[in-house]
Amino acid sequence: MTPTPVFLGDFEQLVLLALLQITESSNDHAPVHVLRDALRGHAGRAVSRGALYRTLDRLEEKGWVAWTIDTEDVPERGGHPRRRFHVTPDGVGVLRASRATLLGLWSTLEHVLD
Amino acid sequence: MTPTPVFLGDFEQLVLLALLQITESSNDHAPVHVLRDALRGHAGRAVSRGALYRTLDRLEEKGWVAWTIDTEDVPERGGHPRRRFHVTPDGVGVLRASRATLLGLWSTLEHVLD
DNA sequence: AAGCGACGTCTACAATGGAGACCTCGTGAC
DNA sequence: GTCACGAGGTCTCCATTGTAGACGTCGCTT
Repeated sequence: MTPTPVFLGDFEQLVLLALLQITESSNDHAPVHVLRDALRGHAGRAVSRGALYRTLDRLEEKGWVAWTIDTEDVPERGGHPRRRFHVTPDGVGVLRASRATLLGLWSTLEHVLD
Repeated sequence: MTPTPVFLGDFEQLVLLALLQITESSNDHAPVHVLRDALRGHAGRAVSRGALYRTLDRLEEKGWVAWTIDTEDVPERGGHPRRRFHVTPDGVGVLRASRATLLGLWSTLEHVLD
C-alpha cells in the first residue's frame, strides 16, 4: 500500500551514493568540492557547483543529507563558512530501498544484462 | 573517457526494465496495460496511463523502445490499434551501462547497504 | 440506437537536472 | 594599505523528466 512512495531521481541517487562512499571511507563529513571531484571521477559525471548545491539543498529538504560547519583549519572565506555534508539515516534508507528494487528487477534478467 | 555518458531518469529505467522482463518471460512484445500492471506490482509504482504513454514516447524518441501493431485476436478499439512495445538493442545497452555504474558505486558500500 | 469501455492522444503542470552569473571577504602581492 | 584573486556559497533561469487527467474514437454489447 506504499503510502506516497518516495522516489529518487537518478542524479540524486548518484550524489547520495558518492557522498556516502566518501564519508564512509574517510570517516568524516565531506566538503562540496571533494564530492564534486568524486562525482567526476567515479561516476563520470561532471557537474557545475551550482547544480550540485541545488541538488544537495533538495536532498536536505527531504531529510536525506545534512551538514555541519567546517570549523577546522580552513579560514572562513567570502562570508560563508565551509559546509561539510553527510548522508542521514533516512538517506541510507532510501538508497537501500532503491537498491533492493533494482536488484529485484535485475534478478530475472541476468542472462540479458550479463 | 566516456564520451557524453548517457543517463536514464529513474522512471525511464523502471519502465525499460519492467518491459524487458515481460518480453523476455513471455517471449512476446507487451501491450501497455500489461506493462502498467507489472510496474504496479514489481516496482510498486502506480502510474496513470497518460504518464506511461508519455514516457514510452520519450523512450521511443531516444530509440530505446519500439512497438508494433497488435494484429492478433484483439479487435481494434476506438480507431486505435493496440500497440505492443519492446526494448531495442540500444535500450538494452543503456540498461546494461546503468547497471554497471550502480553496481560499481555500490560495491564499496555493501556493509552499509546490506 | 445507445452507451460502455478499450485504446491512444493531448495539454498542463510539478519536480528534477543543470549552467552560470554573482556577492562576499580572507589572503597574498606589491 | 589596497588591490586582485580565489574559495566559499547564493540566486536565477532554462531544459528535461515525471504525472495526472480530460478527450476523441469507435467496436461491442444489450
